[in-house]
Amino acid sequence: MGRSPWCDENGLRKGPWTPEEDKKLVKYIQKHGHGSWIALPKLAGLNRCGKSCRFRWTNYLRPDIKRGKFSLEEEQIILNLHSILGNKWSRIARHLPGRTDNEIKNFWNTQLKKKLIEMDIDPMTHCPRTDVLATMAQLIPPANLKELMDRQPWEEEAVRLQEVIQSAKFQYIQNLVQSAMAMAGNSNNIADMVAINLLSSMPSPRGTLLDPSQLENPTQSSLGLLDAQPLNDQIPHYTPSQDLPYPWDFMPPMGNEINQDSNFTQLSDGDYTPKSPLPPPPPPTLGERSIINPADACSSSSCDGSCPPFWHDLFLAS
DNA sequence: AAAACGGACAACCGCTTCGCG
DNA sequence: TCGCGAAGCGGTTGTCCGTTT
Repeated sequence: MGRSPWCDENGLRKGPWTPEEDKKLVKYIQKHGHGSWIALPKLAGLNRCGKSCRFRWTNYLRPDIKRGKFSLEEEQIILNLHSILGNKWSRIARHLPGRTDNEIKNFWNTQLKKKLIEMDIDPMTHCPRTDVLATMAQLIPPANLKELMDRQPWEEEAVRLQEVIQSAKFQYIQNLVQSAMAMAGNSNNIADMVAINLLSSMPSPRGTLLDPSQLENPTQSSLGLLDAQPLNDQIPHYTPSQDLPYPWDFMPPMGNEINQDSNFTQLSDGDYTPKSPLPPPPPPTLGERSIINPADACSSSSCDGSCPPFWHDLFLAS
């Protein structure tokens, strides 16, 4: 690996920009606009590739760039949007005037992520981290693991293992829901929000997709939360031998495209900006986050981004 | 004082998406 | 509908600089 030399094979400059290059670029764009980035360097008299020019302009030279430390409010926005959108830096940046996707990405990677990890919060799911490996060890008897290891072919066993993991995750979510209910005590709202988000990220207990019209305006009843039976009784108890109706990473189509409820403001580009840190964001769409392998399953725990970032205020207060 | 280390950030690479002929 | 070029985007890396030993 390693960084490329400061000139590529065509003799184009790479690496840090000089003040002279900056001046040339700014002068040209102020006069002509950027037009085609590919053509720009030649027209502006720069020995750079168009990509490099675009990058320099959008992330550094643009006049509306806000530099300096991120405010608490900006942190809050990033946290909320990241819990909804995941690593969609450019989309997050659209909601932070003067900030670039690169800047936000760096801020996240160098500061926010670390903060979350220090607080035992999974930066990918925004959920409190738990020792999933330990959970797995309890759920998968050692004998079964050995059997899995001994068998061939590996492809088949990989599929089998995924089923085991799916089951483990399901049981783990059940525990989470129950914990949330217990923690919330009489405060059913919080428990319901947790439950709604967890349930909406799961396959329907009846093995059918939730009606999209219900998802657009999810209510407790539409999600089956007002039925007579207790919540935890509605969650099917899958075992590894049972057929799972859908792969675990399947999400009902209720990601960012749907107007979740009145607490989210639909923006022109289809994004949603929470009006307040609560309630929780909708789960990510399938394309934005999916669990493909056991390693992912571990790193993302069982929340799949559907947990409410109710800890955000706490986090920012710390 | 100097070397080692680590954090922050600028910049690049390569994949994906979009728009147009 | 398809192919191609341009632009967008996210992940990764290199360098600078402050801090620690």
